[in-house]
Amino acid sequence: MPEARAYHHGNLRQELLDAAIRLFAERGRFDFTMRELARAAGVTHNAPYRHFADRWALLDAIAADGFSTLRDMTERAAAPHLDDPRARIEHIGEAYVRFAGQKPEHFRLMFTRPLENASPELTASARASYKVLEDTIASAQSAGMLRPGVKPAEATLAAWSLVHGFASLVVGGQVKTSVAKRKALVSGLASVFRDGAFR
Amino acid sequence: MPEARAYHHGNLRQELLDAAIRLFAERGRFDFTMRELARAAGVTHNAPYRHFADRWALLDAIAADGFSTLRDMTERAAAPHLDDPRARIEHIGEAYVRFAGQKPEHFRLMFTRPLENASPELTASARASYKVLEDTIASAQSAGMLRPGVKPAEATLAAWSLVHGFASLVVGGQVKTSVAKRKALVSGLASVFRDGAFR
DNA sequence: CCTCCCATGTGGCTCGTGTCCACATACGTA
DNA sequence: TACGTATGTGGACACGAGCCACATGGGAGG
Repeated sequence: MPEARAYHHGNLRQELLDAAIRLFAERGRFDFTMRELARAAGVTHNAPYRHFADRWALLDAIAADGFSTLRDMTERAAAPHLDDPRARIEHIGEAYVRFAGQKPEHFRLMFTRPLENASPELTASARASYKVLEDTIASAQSAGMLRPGVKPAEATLAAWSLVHGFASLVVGGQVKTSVAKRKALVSGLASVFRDGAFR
Repeated sequence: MPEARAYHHGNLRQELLDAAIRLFAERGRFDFTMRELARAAGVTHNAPYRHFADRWALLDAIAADGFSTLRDMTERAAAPHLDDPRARIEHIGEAYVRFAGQKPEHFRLMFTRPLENASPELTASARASYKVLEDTIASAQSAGMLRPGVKPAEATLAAWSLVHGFASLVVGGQVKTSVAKRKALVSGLASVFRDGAFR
């Protein structure tokens, strides 16, 4: 906490990102202005542009942070269960949903814009957390654990869709859940994924 | 197709909505201004405000249209299969994904903002297409088709998450698919949902 | 058919924002 | 210690949002 900053801020970039997320969380909308962020950080209206070309570049940076965090969380969740694909899947899903719950603003920014407009490294980072899932399914496949007729790519897509859909619905407010119950819900989803809903 | 309109436009509201969607589709971003829409419709900068309080109200109206269309499409898809829950589920999912593919701008607007900020009738409309799915699972349940231990609410949530997640990923560009292949993919997802991915 | 009302569209104003400019400051480096 | 560059400042200008009073004409009731 710097006392009365002199000329150079020192951490303006991060502070702008934080302010943007805070304002977004307060309003539920991305309708802040760059000048507003500048005032929040106590700098002149032009200072933010030294760090971000425009509003959209700032939003991209938030999304990039999000992808990086998501990847960390899913990898960390999967790591302790190297030899158990069933458990891996459940823990990855749980981490994915936990991320969405903890950083809903990041999550929304990450997936609300089409990826085509995004920078390459953002795209790459986005694919990374998908890969954790892909590898898990692949190892289940080679262990002969998949149901005959189910292709790995199909199963991966299903798992990703399932967990991403649930996370989206939670973040979007379509599904209302206490944080405490989410783990159990994800567990139920994982069970449907593995064994099906029909007899 | 009116020749050189005189004073009253006649269909300004709809034309503004269309223009907004068109601009969104062109740019991949909601960064148009109200004045821009006014110019596109050939009216003065203030005319749009007779129909929408602000930019966000206009976006809400697009979302509302989307929910109404989605509901129509899913209900229409489910109708011919009253007595076959397995088929119903697959057709509902296919309709959901088809909607997302045909009206990606609507889809994004519908689900990118938290529902809390939305009007009550928007929320109601949002729940309607969920209900089609819920009823289907319920009928499967009473026909004894669900796997023992799977609760209907759980299965409904799984189905919804699955299809919504897939649709989101397609719209977001995370999953790249030709329209032609989508039906087969949804069919694969439905099969995982019913019978599971693991043996 | 006439009249009046009110939904819809116009034109003008102020204020805030984005974007450009030249300039100021201080941090790292040699 | 001195220089170059990254970072922040301050001002100018054009444009959009949001408000105002006013204009127009479609439609309902007589």
